[in-house]
Amino acid sequence: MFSGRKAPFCGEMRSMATPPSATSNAGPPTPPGPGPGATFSPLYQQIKRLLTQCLQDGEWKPGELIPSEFELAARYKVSQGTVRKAIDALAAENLLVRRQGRGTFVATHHEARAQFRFLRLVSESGAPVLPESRFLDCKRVRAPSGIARQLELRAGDAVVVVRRLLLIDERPTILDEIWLHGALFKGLTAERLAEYKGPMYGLFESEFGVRMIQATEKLRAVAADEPTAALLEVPPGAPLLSVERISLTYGNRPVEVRRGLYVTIRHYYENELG
Amino acid sequence: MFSGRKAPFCGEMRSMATPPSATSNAGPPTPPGPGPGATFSPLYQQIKRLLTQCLQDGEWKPGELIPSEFELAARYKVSQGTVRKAIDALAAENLLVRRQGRGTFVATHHEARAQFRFLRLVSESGAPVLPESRFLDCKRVRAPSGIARQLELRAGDAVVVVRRLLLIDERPTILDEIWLHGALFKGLTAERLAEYKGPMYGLFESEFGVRMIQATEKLRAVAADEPTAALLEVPPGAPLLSVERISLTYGNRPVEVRRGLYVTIRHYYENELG
DNA sequence: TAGTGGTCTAGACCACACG
DNA sequence: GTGTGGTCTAGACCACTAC
Repeated sequence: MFSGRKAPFCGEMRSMATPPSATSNAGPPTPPGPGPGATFSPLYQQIKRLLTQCLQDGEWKPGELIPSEFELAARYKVSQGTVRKAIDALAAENLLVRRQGRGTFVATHHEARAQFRFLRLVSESGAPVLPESRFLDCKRVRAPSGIARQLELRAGDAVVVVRRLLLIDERPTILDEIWLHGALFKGLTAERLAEYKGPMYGLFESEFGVRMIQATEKLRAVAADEPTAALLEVPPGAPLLSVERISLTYGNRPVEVRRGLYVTIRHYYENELG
Repeated sequence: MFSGRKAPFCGEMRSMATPPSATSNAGPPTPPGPGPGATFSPLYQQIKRLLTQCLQDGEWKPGELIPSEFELAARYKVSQGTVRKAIDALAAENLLVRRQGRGTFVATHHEARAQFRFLRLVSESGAPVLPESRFLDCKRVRAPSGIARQLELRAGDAVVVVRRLLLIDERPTILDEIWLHGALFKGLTAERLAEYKGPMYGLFESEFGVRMIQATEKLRAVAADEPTAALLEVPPGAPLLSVERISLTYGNRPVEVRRGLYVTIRHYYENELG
C-alpha cells in the first residue's frame, strides 16, 4: 500500500502504528499482513500525521500553496476523500487554510486573521485591538527552575527573556515578560524585535522557524506592585489581569512561557464558551 | 425532492432558502425549478437546520437517542453521507453527541462532561472544580435598561435575578449575579434552585425547557467593594476576576446575563487558544 | 477554459455496544 | 448476531478563481 512509492517524501512513514494494509479497502481485500497489533489508527489520521510532518520539516513553508488533494492522493496511494478528511482536520486546527478555487495554503502568523487568535483583548466596543510594542529588555539568561520545568528544560539551561510594554491608543496597557526556549532563539535581540514590522509570532516563524500552534492561558486578578504600576500608569495596588501563557509548537513542544499584566479599564479579555 | 414525504416532521421546511431541487444530485439531473435565487445553501446545511429545528421544538429531548443516520436519510430523502455531515456539524457545536455502536444522542447539561464547558475555573493543580451553591436571593424585577438591552427585552420587562455564592472546599470563591429572561423562567424560586440536585443549567433545561448552547464572557480585573469583600472573605479592595457572561439558546437568543466575581488566589481561569 | 476545493451519492467493510 | 456509527473508496457534478 504505502510501500512502492516512486519518490520519497517528507515525513518518511517510519513509525506508522499499523500499516494501511491492515485496513482493508474497497478494492480486493488485502491480507492482514503483520496483524493489526495493539494500536489502530485510521488511514486519514496517518495521512494527517504525514502532512503534519511535511509542515514541521518545512517542506511547505508558511503562506505557501500545498499540492492539490488529487496530487496528494496519488502520492500516498489513497483516495482523494481520505486526503480531504486529513486536510479538514488540519484546517480545523488552523495549520492549513483552504480557499475554494485556489487551493490549500499553509497558515501563517502574517495575517490579520491569525493575530487575533492569540490576543483576546478587545476594546469596550468589542473591536479587536492592534497594540504598538515598546521593547524594554532582551537578555539571555539561565532558566529559573519554574520556567525550565514549563519549557521542559533543565534548570540552568539557556533561555531568552524579553520584556515589553504594549500600548493601545498610546496608553500603556499590557506589560509582558516572555521566556523563550534558548536553543531555538539564538540571536534574538531587542534590536531585531524592535526593527521587525509585523507580529512577533510572525518574526519567530520567519526568522527562527518556530511556529506557535497552540497555547494555554491561566488568568487571575492580581494587584499591581510599585514598578509595574509605574510602567502601566496605574495606582499601586490597582487590579490587573494576569495572563500566564504556555505556547506550543509542533508535537506539543512548549517553546514560550509568557506572563502578561493587562490593564482592563478601557478593554476586556473576550472568551467564547461553546 | 423534499416534498412527497410520507409523514410530517418537526421543522416543517417552511422557509428553506433554496429548494433542494436546485442542487442537482448524482441521479438524473433535475430542472432548475424556480431558479437558484440569490441565496444558496448546501443540502447538508439544510438538513442541519431541520435537525436543529427538531431539537428546538423538543421533538428529541436532551439525553435521548435520535434516529439513526439511515432512518434520517430515508426521512429527508437524501443519502446517509449527507445526514452524516449535518450531524457532524451539530456534534461539533455540542448539540449532539455521537457514541460509536450506540447511536447519536441529544447533548444534555446533566453530565460531568458538559458542566466544565461553562465553568473554566480550575484548581492550582489544573483539576476542574465542582463548587457547592448557596443561594442568597431570587427575585422577579423589572429589567434595568442595560440588562434589558443585553437580553433583547424592553426596559421594564420582567426578569428574574438570582444571587448566589459558590464555595470550593468550603471557602467562598465566586459571587454570581444572574439575570434571566423573565417570560421563560416563570416560577423560578430560591427554593427550587436550592432543592435541585445537579447543575443549574440542568435545571433550566429540564424544568424550563431552556437549553444554553453557547456563551460569551468578558473578563476584567476589579477591586472588591465592601459587601462583596465580606461575602468572599477577602480584604476590601482585593483584586477579583470579573466575568460577565451572556448565554445564548437556539437561534442565538440571549436568555441569561451573568456577572461573576472570582477569587483567584487558590484557583485560576483556564483558557485554550488554538 | 482549466484547475481547485465543495457537495452529493452509493456501496463496501471495520470497530464497537448490546442483547 | 444485529445494528450503530466510523472509515474508505469511486465517481459525478457544482462553485469559485485565475488565466
